Amino acid sequence: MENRHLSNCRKQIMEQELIRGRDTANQLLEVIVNKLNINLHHHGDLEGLIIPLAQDLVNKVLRSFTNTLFLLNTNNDVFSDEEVLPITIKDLSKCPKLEETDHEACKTFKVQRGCYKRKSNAITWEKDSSILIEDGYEWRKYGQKKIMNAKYIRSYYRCSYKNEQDCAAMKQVQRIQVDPPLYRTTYYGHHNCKTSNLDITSLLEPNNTSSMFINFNDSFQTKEQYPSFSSSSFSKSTKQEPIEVINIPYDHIAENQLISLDYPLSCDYELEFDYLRHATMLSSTQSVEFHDVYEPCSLDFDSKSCFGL
DNA sequence: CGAATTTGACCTGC
DNA sequence: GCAGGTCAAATTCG
Repeated sequence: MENRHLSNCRKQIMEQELIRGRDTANQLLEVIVNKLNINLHHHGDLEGLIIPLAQDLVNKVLRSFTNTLFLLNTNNDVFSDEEVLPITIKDLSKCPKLEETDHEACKTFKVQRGCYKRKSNAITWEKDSSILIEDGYEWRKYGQKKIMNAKYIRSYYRCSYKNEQDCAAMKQVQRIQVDPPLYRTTYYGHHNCKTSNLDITSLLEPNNTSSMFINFNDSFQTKEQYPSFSSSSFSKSTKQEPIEVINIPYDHIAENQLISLDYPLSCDYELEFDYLRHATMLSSTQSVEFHDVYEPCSLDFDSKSCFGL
């Protein structure tokens, strides 16, 4: 009875998170589209207003995804006291606001002076991908280890803001396969830091040639594959992190949620992509993919005709 | 030269 | 006792 109530509540929270993520993504799209419209017709500089707003919206989208993924990967409805959770949702019946409740639980990971304490096995979530996941946070590598019966070493990362903001988020990355490359990223804890390295300036900057794309697929590219690639926008990311992308795994996106046909897509877009292989724009029923575009290029297209409207 | 990464030693939990 | 996780000095990078 109680468990059923908690399940319903979890479902409700996940639904709210997804809706919030969708709405925020739509707001972001509107900001970007309006920015493009403005650039097409005016030359005024509104970036001082638009960029902080867009950055905030991107952070909210990422947070929604993270919260939902956490709930998806936590099967238990009732949490033991020993279990270290990134979010205090023992009392799910109260349906707490996820983003406001994670700080204390994360402190469980805190290393005490003189004798460090190992974290418990409370995996927040785990993800296999063809390259390392760029998740919008800054990570600092603090160790690596050869693991028994594993072919490749495991790398240990903690949030770059561990000391500054007492953020206890950590992740482990282990290569599990070479061909095709496959990495397993395991996240522990939850970010309570306020800072994200996600800099969407390059996305909003019409003449910016830095490479950044929003990837809705699971096929990522590594920096090594494009050695001439460079970007200053993400210079604070860990050196071992791959190409600077917003990787939003396709399987984590519900249909109909990113771009609805109600959006003002009638304008002509001028998009610039560097080393873009896959740029997928989702409509409610269709997608457009650009494959194997290796050179920096400018794509001039009418979105309606692209979508067959 | 400061910041980030590497690496070997040390510590903890099983 | 061992495997895995963390620390911190050394090294590398930008």
